[in-house]
Formats: sequence, structure tokens, C-alpha cells
Amino acid sequence: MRKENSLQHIILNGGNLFMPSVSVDCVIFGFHDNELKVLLLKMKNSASWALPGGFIYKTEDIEDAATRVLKERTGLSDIFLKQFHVFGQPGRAEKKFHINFLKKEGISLDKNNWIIQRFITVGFYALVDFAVVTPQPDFSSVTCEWHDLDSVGDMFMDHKQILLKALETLRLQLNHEPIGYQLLPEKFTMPELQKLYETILGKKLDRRNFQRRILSFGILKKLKETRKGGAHKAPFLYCFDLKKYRKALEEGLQGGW
Amino acid sequence: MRKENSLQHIILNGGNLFMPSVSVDCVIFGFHDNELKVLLLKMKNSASWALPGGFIYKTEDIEDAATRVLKERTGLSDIFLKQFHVFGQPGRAEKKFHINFLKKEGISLDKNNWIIQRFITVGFYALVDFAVVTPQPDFSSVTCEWHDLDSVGDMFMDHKQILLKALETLRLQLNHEPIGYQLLPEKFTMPELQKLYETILGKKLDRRNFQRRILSFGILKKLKETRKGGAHKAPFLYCFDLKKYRKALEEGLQGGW
DNA sequence: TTACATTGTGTCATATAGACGCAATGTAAT
DNA sequence: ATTACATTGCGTCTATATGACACAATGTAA
Repeated sequence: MRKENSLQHIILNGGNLFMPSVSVDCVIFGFHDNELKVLLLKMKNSASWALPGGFIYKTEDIEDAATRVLKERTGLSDIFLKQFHVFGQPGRAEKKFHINFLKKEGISLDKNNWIIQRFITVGFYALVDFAVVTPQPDFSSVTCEWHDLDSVGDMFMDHKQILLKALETLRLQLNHEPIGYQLLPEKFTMPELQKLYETILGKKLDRRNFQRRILSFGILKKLKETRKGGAHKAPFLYCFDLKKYRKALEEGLQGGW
Repeated sequence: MRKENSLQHIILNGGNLFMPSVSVDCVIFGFHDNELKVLLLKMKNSASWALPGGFIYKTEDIEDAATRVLKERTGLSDIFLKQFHVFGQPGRAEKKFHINFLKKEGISLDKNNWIIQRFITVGFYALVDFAVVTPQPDFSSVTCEWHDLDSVGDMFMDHKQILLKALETLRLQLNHEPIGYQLLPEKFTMPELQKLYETILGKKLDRRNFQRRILSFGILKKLKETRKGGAHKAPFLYCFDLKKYRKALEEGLQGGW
């Protein structure tokens, strides 16, 4: 690990590099084996799992900071990323935890060190293609892995709460914008898209009504190919009509008032 | 003005009291004369109008900070308030503007003063009853007034952008949660409620279809009284069924998926 | 060749949304 | 008093959307 990214370097010099008191945390969703996955870090010297997060350089846009974190943990650029909530309770970090954590790493802190001040964090969620991600741990963690969303246990600080809020937001967003372009491979079948929706929503949908509805949005192109190799009738492949997809992203999907 | 709230006191001692680099700004909506209003501050020594905002005490929850700002500017407690977006571009504040502003007030700053560092701000929107608000300017402003939403001109920093984003959010929220309890007096007529929706959405709605839809939510109670005194047929008065209203707030209004 | 889970497509009843008709009513003008 | 009239209350009609379900076609495996 290069010194610039080492834990010690960041702890001791971060105060000069980063905005004080503000961080970003990313809930990175992927989809694989009909399961919704989330990318988590295993902290050093701890049983806790944490969301990938980071600090904001003094002249960096917060969206850019989140994008950078994403790039560093997944190797991916140009990803769907959206801020969804700020978590700003004064007690969300436990000072003792940080101090003990750093002591185990052989780092002792001045009591005014920037890292043990109160932080608020801006939560972002990202949708990425599971298949092309190369998870990379950061300076504070030993591993970076995909987890099944429904088997995530206790987490670091308030990260579980952040994760749940991201999921709630994603579910609501499903009514306003098309989802799937970032989570599925380029070509996919209708059952695969349906599984994605069912997984995000946590409930079963009627196969025929789902198809009718999703096609009515006019964002899919039906291809002439079918997915051979499955044990049953070969389903047609679809891809997103990117032009219409983007238009739907901007204008929103359905009406209401 | 008490010294504790004076401009000079806050500028010179704020660094000890407040979180660095983070502020809150509130878009406070009211409804009067069939117009959507927003509460703005006229800055001292400037033609600019600004959103009511403030800083976060070192041990204060950010939601509480926004609640406090609201209380200070409107006199109201227990108000509908919701964070909607973080504005964190590095260039959103212009240092020169602040320094000139303070110079005119006779305050000269150390170049490391907390107030001229980069800030990100958490945007909140609030819905309040126009009739019971007593606007109060803060330490940085000379007046605090309601403005018609559609005649707001240029604003301080990125406040216009914040305002527009709040409006956009409110419009989207209209599909998920009931609105009106906070913005209307206790008893109101169907045309008044419709005007509120039309004003927020910026478009006309059909009178009969509106009534059918809003009643279908089951959050209104029809009273036996009518609103006398208008120049036409007296419309019935309604009030919110608070129990069902709150339930609808929690569970959301309509389905989607 | 057959069994079978799965897919493609369609139907039917019901619910919802948008456009509009008409009589009732309260005030103001005559 | 009577009338005019804008507005309100309550309804209809139609098009579209939604939910539940039927049935034939198809690709693999037994």
C-alpha cells in the first residue's frame, strides 16, 4: 500500500486534505443469482462490516467524492449514483470505538484529531453490474465483498440504518424511474428483469402483468435472439432502448397528479 | 438584539459553538390568497434574498437544527419538516462576498475564520400555516417576509437552486403523501384544497375528478357546516381525519409496484 | 417419445382516470 | 321580491389500466 493511502497517513494528515466533519457513504447494489447484493467492507481489528465511504477533499464536489469512492472500491466509472439522505445524529459515531480501533493499529491520536470529531455523512446509493466489479478494500478494511442483502447482520455505527434507508429509497424510486440498465448485463430476459424487480421489492409479481407493464414504458427493445441453454422454453432476450431509457429517467415514469 | 445572537458574536465565536463546514437551509412554504408563498430573508448590506438557514451546534442533531431555525424565523414548533437534498459544490459560496458583507458590518476576519471556509448545506422544506407565522429576521438580515413563489428573483448564493429543488421534491411527494394539514386552516373547503394542489403543481385540475380522488384517500371528514359569505353557493367545510392522515403519511398513498 | 416446467400471448372482470352534464344554491343585481 | 349567474354537489360515460387467470407453444431431460 502506498504511503499516501495508508491508514496512518490519512489519520494524521487528513485534517489538511479533507473537509472536516463531513463524509460520504455508498450503498452499492448489485444483482447476481437472483439476489440483491450490497458491497461491504470488513473493518480491520473488528467483526463489523461497513459501507464503503470516504472523505471529501477540500475542493471536491460531494458527488465527485462519492464517485471516487465507488471507483476505488469497484473499479467502475460512469455509474448510476444518487444521494438519498444525510445522517447527522450527534451520537452516530462512538469516539471510543475509533480510538480503540486506531490503538490496535498502533496509531495514537491527539484528542483534537479531525477523525474523532463529530461527523455527518451523506448517503449515496449506486447500482452497478455485479459481473464487472472488482472489489477493493480500503485503508481501514481487510476485505471488500458482496453480501446478500437479506443476510446482512449488525454493522458498523449506523450503517445498517443507512443501508435500510437506501433500500427504502430504491423501492420508492422504482415508481418514478426505470431501473435495470445498471444492474443487468446488456442483454437479459424478461424473467431476469422480473426477478430483479421482485428482489428489490421483496415480493412476487405476476409474470404476465409484469411484462405488460414494463413493456408499456416503451424503454425495452425485444431482440430476435433467445436465451438457449436453460432447461425449458428459451425466453427472448431484451435490451434497453438507451435513448428512451434516458428520457424516462429525466421525465419520470408515471403520473400521479 | 442580545449579544449572544449578534452578528459579531456569531462570526467570532461560532467556531467554538457550531460544527464546521455544515449548515442547514429551510425552504418554508406557506399558502395564502391562493398563492404558494416562501419565507425569505433580506440580507443586510445587500439586495439579495436568502433562505432562512443556520448552523448546527456541536452536539445538535441536524433535524433539530432545522427545527430550531424554523422556530426562530416563524415562532412555530411541531412543524412538518423534511430534509430533501445536500448542496455541496465547492464553489457554492463566494468568499469575497462574505468578506465584503462583513466588512460593511464593521467586522474584519482572520483568514482562517470558520465562516469563510467551504460549507455544504442540508436543504429542508417545511409546510406551515401562513396565518399563524410571525416572521423574524435573523442576525444577518434586515427583514423576513413571505414571497410569492413565482415572483422570486435572484437569490443569495445557490439558494434559488435550493428553492427549486424543494419545489420539485414537494411535487413528487404529493404522489406519496397527503399534503394540506400543515398548510391549511383546520376547516377548509374542497375548492380551497384544490387550489393548494393546483398551486403546488402549477396546473389546473378538474374540480370533480379532484374531489373524487382526494376523497378516495379517506383522509378527509366532511363537516355539516358550509362556508357562508362567499358570493356563490356555500361550499361544505372539511377537516382532516388526523388518525387516517397520519396513517397515510406513514404508509404512503398509492401503489405503483 | 413423453413429461414437464417455463414461456408467449390473450381474455375477462374490475378499478381507475379523464372529460363533461345538470340541477341546486347563495349572493348580488334589478 | 325576483332574477341572473357563478359556483357547488353529484352524477354519467368512455377509455385506459390493473389484477387474476387460461391455454397453447417450446426446449430440455427423463
